Amino acid sequence: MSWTDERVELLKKMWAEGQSASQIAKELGGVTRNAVIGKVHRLGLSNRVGGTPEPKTKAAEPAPKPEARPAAQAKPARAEAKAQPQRTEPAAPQPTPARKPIIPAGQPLPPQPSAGEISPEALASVREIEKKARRISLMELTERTCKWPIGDPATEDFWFCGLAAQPGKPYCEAHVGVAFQPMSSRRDRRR
DNA sequence: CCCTGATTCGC
DNA sequence: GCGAATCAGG
Repeated sequence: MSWTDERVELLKKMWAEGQSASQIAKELGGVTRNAVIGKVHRLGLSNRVGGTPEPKTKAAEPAPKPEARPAAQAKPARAEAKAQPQRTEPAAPQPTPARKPIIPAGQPLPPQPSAGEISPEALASVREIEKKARRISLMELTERTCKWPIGDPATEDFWFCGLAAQPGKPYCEAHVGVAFQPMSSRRDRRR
């Protein structure tokens, strides 16, 4: 496939939205993430808004390439610093230094089990699992990490399970078990 | 191991 | 210009 106008448009759009190269590639189809990254660079929109928060590495370019372009002084200026797109933030009263562009967000997360609704066995197993959870952060979630939330989102005691998720499922095996319980299992154990 | 973007370089 | 291979990092 080639970089038609439309495809480049979508690329720009998604890249601006903060989508990863692989996601963009998947969306476009017919290209790999490498192709996307390559194109992004060629388009000169490599650095995403905000400057270079990442210390990155290799700041120096020891590559001694004294290639003196004799004929015609090409355009040395390329990726000029044009980092001021600045999205018009409606208002950010809250001192939110760390902004989250957009979260891939897959399936909606189920509500945390409000104790008493699920079987004691399941509850017990979840607690067990939570002790083994990788405690990954939001950014570390991928399509194959368990997205089971643990803790209170409003506090620091919040993280995601992060264990290997079942292919096609948003959670690890254990959490899939407690997340998708047939209603038959919530048999009223009233007494 | 999964993933990320960055760079290089033959085509 | 393109993008696979490779690199460097998380």
